[in-house]
Amino acid sequence: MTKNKQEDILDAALLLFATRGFDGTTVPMIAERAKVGAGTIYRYFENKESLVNALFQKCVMELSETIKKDFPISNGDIREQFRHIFKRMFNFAKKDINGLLFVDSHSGARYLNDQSKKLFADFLDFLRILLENGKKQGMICQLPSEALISIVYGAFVRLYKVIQTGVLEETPELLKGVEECCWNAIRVH
Amino acid sequence: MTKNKQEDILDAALLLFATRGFDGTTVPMIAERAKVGAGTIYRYFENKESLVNALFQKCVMELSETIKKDFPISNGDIREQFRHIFKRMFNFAKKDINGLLFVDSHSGARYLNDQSKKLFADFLDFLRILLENGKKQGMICQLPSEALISIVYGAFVRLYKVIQTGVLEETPELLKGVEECCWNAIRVH
Amino acid sequence: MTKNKQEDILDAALLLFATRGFDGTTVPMIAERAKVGAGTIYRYFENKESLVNALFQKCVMELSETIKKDFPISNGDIREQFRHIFKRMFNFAKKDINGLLFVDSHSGARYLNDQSKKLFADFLDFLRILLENGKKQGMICQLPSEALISIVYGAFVRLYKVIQTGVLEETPELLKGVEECCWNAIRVH
Amino acid sequence: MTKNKQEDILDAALLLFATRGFDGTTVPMIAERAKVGAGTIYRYFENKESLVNALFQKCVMELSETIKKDFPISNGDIREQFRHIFKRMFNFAKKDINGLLFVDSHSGARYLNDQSKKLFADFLDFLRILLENGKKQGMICQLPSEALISIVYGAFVRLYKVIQTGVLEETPELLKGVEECCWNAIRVH
DNA sequence: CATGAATGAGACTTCATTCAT
DNA sequence: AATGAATGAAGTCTCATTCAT
Repeated sequence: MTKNKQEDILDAALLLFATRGFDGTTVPMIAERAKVGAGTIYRYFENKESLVNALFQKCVMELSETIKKDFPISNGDIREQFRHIFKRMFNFAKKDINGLLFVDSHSGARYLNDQSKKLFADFLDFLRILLENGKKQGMICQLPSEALISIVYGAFVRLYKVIQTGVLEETPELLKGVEECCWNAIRVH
Repeated sequence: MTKNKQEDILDAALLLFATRGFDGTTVPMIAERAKVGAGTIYRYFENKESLVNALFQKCVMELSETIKKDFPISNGDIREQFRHIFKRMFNFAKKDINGLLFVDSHSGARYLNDQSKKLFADFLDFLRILLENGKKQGMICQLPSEALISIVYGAFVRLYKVIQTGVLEETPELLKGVEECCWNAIRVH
Repeated sequence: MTKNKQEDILDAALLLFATRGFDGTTVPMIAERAKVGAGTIYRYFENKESLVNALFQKCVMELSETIKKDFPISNGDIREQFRHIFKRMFNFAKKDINGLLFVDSHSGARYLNDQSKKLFADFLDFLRILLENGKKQGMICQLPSEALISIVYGAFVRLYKVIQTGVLEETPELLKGVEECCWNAIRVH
Repeated sequence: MTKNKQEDILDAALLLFATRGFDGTTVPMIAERAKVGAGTIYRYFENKESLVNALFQKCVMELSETIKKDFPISNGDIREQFRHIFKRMFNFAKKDINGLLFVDSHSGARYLNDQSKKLFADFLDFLRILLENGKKQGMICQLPSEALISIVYGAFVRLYKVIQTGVLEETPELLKGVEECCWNAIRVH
């Protein structure tokens, strides 16, 4: 027996939404993978949209917490902060690659509710503030923070999409190299 | 009157697939936007999958041609080649933002046929060969080319996703800055 | 605390069946209103059809008993008998309006079993015999008893449907007037 | 081939709603009886509720027109008017017994929209005004018109319910007798 | 006994696809 | 060649019923 059905449903939905997308995933598919009856899903979630929103919020919160835990905010060394974020992102991706890809591919979706959108916006805000700080310190290049986030976040997610396909192997060297590349992308030269 | 119905259908499908995804787009939606009868779509495409594949191939070819046209291959100056690619990508994105986003969001989809996959792989190969060259010249950092492509391509597409939402404005300064960032990401320091 | 669960279930079902009909009422609805678990209903009734039949029979028997109690059968004065029936019907309607409406709206339903049908037919038979008697006495007009019953019963039930909606107020004068109308409808002139 | 599909659907729905009720009738049932695909119903009606409302309005309008056509309004002879109404009601019942029973059994239903309710209320209003007139003339007994309508309409509909079951045969004598009974019910004595 | 979580059959509805016009 | 009415398979969701607790 597994922990509980709600978790099973969320796990199954995560894998399917990440790989097939929301519209490409049917409720019976989720039920089958979660090993529950189709009707059971509706005991835990009002409808399919509720489910995707609950899942999205869960993933964003986990991602956010993963990064914020023990965040080196005090000293304000931007390089160290960047390294921290990347390390945690790697951890998150290793532990929950589907969570990462799901959040990425669904972050602008039309069926997300306001709460979901807000939660994701807050997450981006956290990153933005860091970058603003770094720009003030003269460490980060003077482009709009949204652009800088796009560059780093986009690069990171795409890398894991490729890793996921098996074309690329995730090794410590690779990750270290990528971290450096991304840092080089946004730092002042 | 517009050019011809096949074009109208492809245009309508492109916009819808780019914004709602393949599974979130219905054939009647496409027909309505293309201002043709639903049945007409089946005179030009065998089915919905045929349509998405035709469209994908069209977009990838246009993207590929956009980049390859007048490509500075002779001298082999990697920096100039990189600048060329970026410039053309910017042009492509400006002219056909939906084409860019569609290709990106559908490039690993389960309903793409072998030809579609091959065409996209060829496009990536072209980029890979350039990077391999650059690495040999000692200009590009020694990471797997797949990783480097992910970084640059991922950064680029994500930037345009954000521009598309209106959060960020596309200005010459921004584009120039981003180009530099991406170059800094992958060059040897 | 209420009397007992079976009663609670029957009460809840009566209200719901009377207002929403059998097919428009779900078992969970009944359970919620009866303040019991949905499963509990199945300890007292084999299934939803059993429940509606039990309830129908209960209501018909109560209606029948209400009328038959102290029925002035001996003297055979048809006018007095008619007055008796109407008075008791008024009482029944006042005490259990839902019982009246439920029986009326479900009396020909496809899910009633033979026992339910028989019980209701017996009730109508009782009325028919009275009318036959009255016709022999030359007091009641010479139409088929089924027609006469339809007229009086139909008029009566419809009146209470309207009262139920609040359009009409139930006053002694109204009831007396209606009784007279119904008597005038079927008596010989 | 039959006239057209929308008519076929309405006809099938009428029979089924009249005999099984709205909640006891499934859309596939209607489709089968109308000899159309289930999806076809949704080309003509937005959903099941739209269908029942369209049908209700159609039936009420037909009933209303049947009565109002050539209505002897000028002379104001209430007895003649009453006879006219009954005659037309008989005609309507003969031509479209299901229409009559459907309207009756669904006239207070929770899924009727405002337009449906209004149309039915207007129909009752027409009858009410006639009775008010008759009361002023001293021909009709002094009870609330709503009560008088209930008596006559209730009697009438119930009669046809019984005729429908086959227990009673519809003969000119019966109808004439019933008309007289109903008139006696509400006239001044 | 009583419960309510769990289920799957079946409800309503959508949509890719066909075909007569 | 073009259409859009028609279809039925399949999607989302509900609910009568069961059963472990």
